[in-house]
Amino acid sequence: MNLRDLRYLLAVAEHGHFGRAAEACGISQPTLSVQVRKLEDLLGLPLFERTTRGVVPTAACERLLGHVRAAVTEADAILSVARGLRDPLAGRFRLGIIPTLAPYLLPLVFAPLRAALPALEIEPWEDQTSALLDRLRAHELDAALLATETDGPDLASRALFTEPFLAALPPEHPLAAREVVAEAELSRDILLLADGHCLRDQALAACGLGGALGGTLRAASLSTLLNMVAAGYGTTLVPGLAAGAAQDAGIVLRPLAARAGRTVRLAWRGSFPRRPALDAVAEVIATRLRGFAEGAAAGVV
Amino acid sequence: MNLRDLRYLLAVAEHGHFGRAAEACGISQPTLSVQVRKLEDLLGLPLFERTTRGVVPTAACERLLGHVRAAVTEADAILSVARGLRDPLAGRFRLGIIPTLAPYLLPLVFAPLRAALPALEIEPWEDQTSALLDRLRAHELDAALLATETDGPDLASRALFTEPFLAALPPEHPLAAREVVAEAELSRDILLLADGHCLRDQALAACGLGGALGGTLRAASLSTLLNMVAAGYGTTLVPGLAAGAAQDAGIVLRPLAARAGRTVRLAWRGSFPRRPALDAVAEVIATRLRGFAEGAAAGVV
DNA sequence: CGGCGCGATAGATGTGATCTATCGTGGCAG
DNA sequence: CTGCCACGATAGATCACATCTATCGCGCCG
Repeated sequence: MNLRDLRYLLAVAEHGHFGRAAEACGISQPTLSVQVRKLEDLLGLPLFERTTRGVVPTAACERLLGHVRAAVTEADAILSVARGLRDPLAGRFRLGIIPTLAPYLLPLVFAPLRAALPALEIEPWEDQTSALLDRLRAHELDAALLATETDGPDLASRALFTEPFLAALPPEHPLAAREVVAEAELSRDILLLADGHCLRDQALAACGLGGALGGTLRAASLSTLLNMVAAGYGTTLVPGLAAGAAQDAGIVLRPLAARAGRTVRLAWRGSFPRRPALDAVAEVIATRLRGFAEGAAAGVV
Repeated sequence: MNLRDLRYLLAVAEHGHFGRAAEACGISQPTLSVQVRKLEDLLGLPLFERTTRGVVPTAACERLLGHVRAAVTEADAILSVARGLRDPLAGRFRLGIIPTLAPYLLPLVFAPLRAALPALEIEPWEDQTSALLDRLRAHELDAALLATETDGPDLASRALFTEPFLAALPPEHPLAAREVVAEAELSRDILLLADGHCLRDQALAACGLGGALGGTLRAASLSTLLNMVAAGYGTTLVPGLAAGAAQDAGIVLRPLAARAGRTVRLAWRGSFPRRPALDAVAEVIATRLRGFAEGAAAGVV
């Protein structure tokens, strides 16, 4: 059974006249006659009583018309709803963000994203890199903001901006007197995040530390870590976007000699079909953060 | 858009795998790929995200699936309901009957019709011949029981049985003493039905009367007419099936010399599609009334 | 690094929807 | 009452398209 034939049936029932119904359907009268006849054969019952003056729906046809209208209406609804869903820059967009980025990046880009992509309903999801990648591969996220390269050929990514790391020091710390701090100098009393945070590994690498050094503290969040530093328990590396929060906590920030930093990327499944949404989101964020690296590396905030 | 393609869509969404979905649909995998692709082109949005491990419905697809299922369900409902309506010996059957036949024939044939055609819901409609023919032509009746030939090539009919007319006499009437009454002898004091009743014209014809003779009485119903005869106001012709009612009213019945009578026919539109129902109804009535004419003509009841 | 599984693509094929032309018939008007 | 008109059915040609088999491209996994 074909939706087209059902539309023909409705037209004939409505007009009571094969010729006019055919015209309404944009087909010839013989075609309509044949198709209606086939539908009658398929259903196993006569749908119309033919006379020379026109046609009248049979009682059986009347009983079927409700379902026929319902089917055609649903089909039209599919087209209609699809038209509304067609815009790739509209609809839900589930965006993963790592915890060391979310609290500092989201406030910056939320307004520009809303302005540039008003129909895109961005749903942020905060988690560590590996969890975000799992969710991305499980189609539970549409994209993710990461500070690492992506592995595997199923994922693609695009660099959005680079943020420099800064030395975070208690005000009374000896290094706080310097204009610039060398990365390796921090390694003596550096405090780190818990396992799983990419920032932990990046900080270790920047300072030339390989193993499980850096004390026993495993801060669950960057916010906690900053409070520990402010309280004088040690030093750390903070990403540039968190500079404001660090200063608010009473921490002294200094640029790093080797200008260590990290590049924030938008990652997605290569097969994700709403490519325009990816490009648009990436573009908005990159534009908002353009020139951020220089400013942050130079003088803090 | 095609219902077939919608079923394909549902299969792919359900299996998450083109190969297995194709198998479930009884088609090859390439065919399924092509058709789903066409549907995506038609709707203007991607429905599945393809990977090497299988496919996952997009968010837009999920939003559409409800309507798709509804459309397919309605289409199945059409087939299902049609299957139930397929039996031509089931459903409403609107049967017109002339007033001089209905009260006497219906009680005889109702039980046999119910027994032979239990699924046929017969709706009797009592009116005069011309009104029945109008309703028949207007598709407001499916068939009609008449005592006349049908005119026009759009109508067809079949004779069911013949009922003889009987002379209806008050007990004290001179003719009541006879064994047999000649039709013409009734013309002196014959009472007739109102215009429009075919029995009126047939009685006039049987008695050899052409014009508007037979007194000024125009009885609205045969029942009234019989009561008038019983009260001694005159004579009349009654159709055989009404013999019992006439005798109950205290009327004397006598066979007619020329054996005048009328043939009861089932009439229908030639284009009426439920031919088997017509044949079945006609057959039941004809069988029930088989041999009736002889008995009635011979000795009354 | 080679085989395997999955979806996409290409080209051939057959069904079926559609068209134009024509027929048969009942209704209607001169 | 008879010829014309309107309407649906039918026939045959044509073209679109659904479907098939064969094959490709590509991740994945041992």
